[in-house]
Amino acid sequence: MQTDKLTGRAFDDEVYAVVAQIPAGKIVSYKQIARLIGMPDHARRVGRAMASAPAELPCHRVVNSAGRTAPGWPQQRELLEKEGVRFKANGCADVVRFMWEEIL
DNA sequence: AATTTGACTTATG
DNA sequence: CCATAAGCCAAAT
Repeated sequence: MQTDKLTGRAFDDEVYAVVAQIPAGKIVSYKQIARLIGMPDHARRVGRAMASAPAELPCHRVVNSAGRTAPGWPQQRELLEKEGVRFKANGCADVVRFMWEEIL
């Protein structure tokens, strides 16, 4: 293994793999994904990956640390609610109950 | 190549 | 809830 350089396409590819495995009715933060792929400090990179992610990905299950939906995409909330995710009055998902925790 | 920008996070007010 | 600040890193300009 020459390097762990998950840079460029490799990083995004890992991100897509993780997002594809998020169980329905659950949410996960960018930082959490970054952590799962071994790069906890690249939360931003994850977001950028999503911005360019294929529509097949359940990217609607990816929210920020506060359970907030992505900017410019308010419909994300509707999609999550349809999967059983409850939202708080402040417009944030109830991360206390729906944040994904299958981290090994 | 340097600067700006961004689907981030945490903390503070 | 929104604004600002500082930390963080890579892609876009």
